[in-house]
Amino acid sequence: MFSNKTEQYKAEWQQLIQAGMKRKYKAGDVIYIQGGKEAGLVCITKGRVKNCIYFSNGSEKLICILEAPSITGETSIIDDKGSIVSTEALTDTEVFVVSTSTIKKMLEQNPRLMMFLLECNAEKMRALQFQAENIRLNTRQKLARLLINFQVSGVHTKGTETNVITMTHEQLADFLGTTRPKITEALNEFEKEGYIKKNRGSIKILKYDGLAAICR
DNA sequence: TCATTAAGTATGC
DNA sequence: GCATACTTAATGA
Repeated sequence: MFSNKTEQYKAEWQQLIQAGMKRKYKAGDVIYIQGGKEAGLVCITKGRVKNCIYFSNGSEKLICILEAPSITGETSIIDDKGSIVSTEALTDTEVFVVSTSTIKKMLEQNPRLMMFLLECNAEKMRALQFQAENIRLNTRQKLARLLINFQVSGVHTKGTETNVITMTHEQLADFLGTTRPKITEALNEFEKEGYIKKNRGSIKILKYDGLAAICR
């Protein structure tokens, strides 16, 4: 995912880190809040982060999960409006924040850096598109679809195994707009049918075609 | 071994 | 039938 991009755009990635201000966060810390304008470009160098929208009733919609190396906050750089999501550290996290004015000057001088930002943004657009397609499905189908396609649906983890998704039931519930017991129930069914293997905090996918049949 | 957090389950709206 | 709250289990300090 983004790790490929930072590989491809190695020089640009270094440039961003050098221009940024180092900050550290503990798991659960809020890095920036939805609507804020002062965030700048956040370059995640260590750890794992979630982007989400909070509702007044306390529930939340998870938009994506990002794992270092990755960037977030690029949308408000582009249009000068408030950030569209809140970003919160899921693990201990290290970031380099490049201020909006600095990143804008850098972008004017470096088309490759611009492309890097656009590519990251495009990837997130595709993830949102993928999530939008879920709207007509029930929880069981949404979950099956997410498990098969989690890499392109907003869960940008660089896990060594491509068939292991490291998310809790609660995170999956926030992602799909349902509640944790519903996810537990559906996952138990999937496991019983032999499609997945559950572990605390992660899920291993065993039969892709079985899951694919559910959401067809 | 204890504290923290994820997962499982029961109950009440 | 679903969400909340309570219980149990697992993990890491």
